[in-house]
Amino acid sequence: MALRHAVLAALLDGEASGYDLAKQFDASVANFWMATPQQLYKELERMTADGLIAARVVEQEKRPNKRLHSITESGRAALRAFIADSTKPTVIRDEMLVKIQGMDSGDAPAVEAVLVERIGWAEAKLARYERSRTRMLAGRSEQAYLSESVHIGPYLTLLRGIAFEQENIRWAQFSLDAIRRRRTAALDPVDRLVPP
Amino acid sequence: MALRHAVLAALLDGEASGYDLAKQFDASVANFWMATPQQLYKELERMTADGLIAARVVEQEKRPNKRLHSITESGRAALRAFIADSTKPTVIRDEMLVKIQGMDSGDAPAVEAVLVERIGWAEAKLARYERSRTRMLAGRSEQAYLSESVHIGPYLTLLRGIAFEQENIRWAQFSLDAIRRRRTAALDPVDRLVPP
DNA sequence: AGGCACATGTAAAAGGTTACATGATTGG
DNA sequence: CCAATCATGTAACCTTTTACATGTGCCT
Repeated sequence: MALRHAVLAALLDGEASGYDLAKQFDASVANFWMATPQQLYKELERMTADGLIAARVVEQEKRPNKRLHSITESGRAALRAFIADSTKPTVIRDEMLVKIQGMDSGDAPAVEAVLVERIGWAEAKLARYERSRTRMLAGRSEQAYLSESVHIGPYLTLLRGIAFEQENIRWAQFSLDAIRRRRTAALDPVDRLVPP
Repeated sequence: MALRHAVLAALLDGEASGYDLAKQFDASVANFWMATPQQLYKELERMTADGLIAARVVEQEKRPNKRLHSITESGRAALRAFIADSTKPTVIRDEMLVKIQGMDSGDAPAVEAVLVERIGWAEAKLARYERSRTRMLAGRSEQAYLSESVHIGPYLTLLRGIAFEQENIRWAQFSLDAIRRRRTAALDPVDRLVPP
């Protein structure tokens, strides 16, 4: 039941609709907790029932009405309790690595395509994160930001996301090179013991 | 339904019991796919029913009997199909980062403890991975291993795990320092505009 | 005309966690 | 003597994914 704590942390920034949160928790944006809109709408209802958040309806004319949620004092207390409580280990589930683990020489072309795709995704995510970082720093140095700003949490988690995607790219490039070298080596007449 | 493909990849190494696999998929060992023993026993049954793996019972005297599972030709085909199929994005769920994101100055001591704990886990995991790497290389250079050995998948995924834990340590140490500096700065009389 | 952004949901199915259950052997 | 390792499962519960459902406004 940690999705609710991720939502509470997100609401520290201010009011948000389910739709707003869905964007933040989207797989292509979130770097440490993801959730689908369906999960969020249901969880927001439960959290409202439990008094952790409060909702107000904003009527809009050219758009559907929306419910804006904000954290309550009880919600803040729940978040503090969560932070002090024991932490579960990180869950990583990466289909791509299952493919790498299980690949055979015959799978080389498919695996190369998977790695190229991964590099593309990681680069796109990294670019987004870097833009976000620039916006947060707003001209200040990292040193200055870390000592001056009130909440450094979002900046620190962003740094973790940036490091993760950089490592992704570095590793995928290395693996791609290794696999390609084997493919060309296997075909290269120079490597044959007995020339044809 | 990707657990089954992770199991198939694991069985490329040779026969394994549910218990053997449970050790490999344990949270403290696995670096890209985890599963509890309960999940595995159930999935192994289904996979046997689907003909992806075959089981044989080994009777033991001083231990409970065990069922050793091996991949079938149909299982190999399923794994190849999985590798060629589209890949789902990586799922990361890290409670610790939720805590970092949602922390307030009052949570500093708890957050520091969480970071210290994480560094300890990451170091333990890293040590295990490094030992595993040494064993795999068996004296050869990485270059030599990558061009000579038949299956490089497990080595490449291991490298990803090593990089992940190294990044974990580096980032956690950085964050810990940042948080501690703020704490001491807040208490340090030198920083006061008006000395007491 | 077609697609994306906004905005909210329901329902069924699949997947994952936690608690319970058993019992011998080995090592410190 | 206590803890860990070996070895397998059942059952209840909770979480997550996927498919379905609706409708307006804006931009190209």
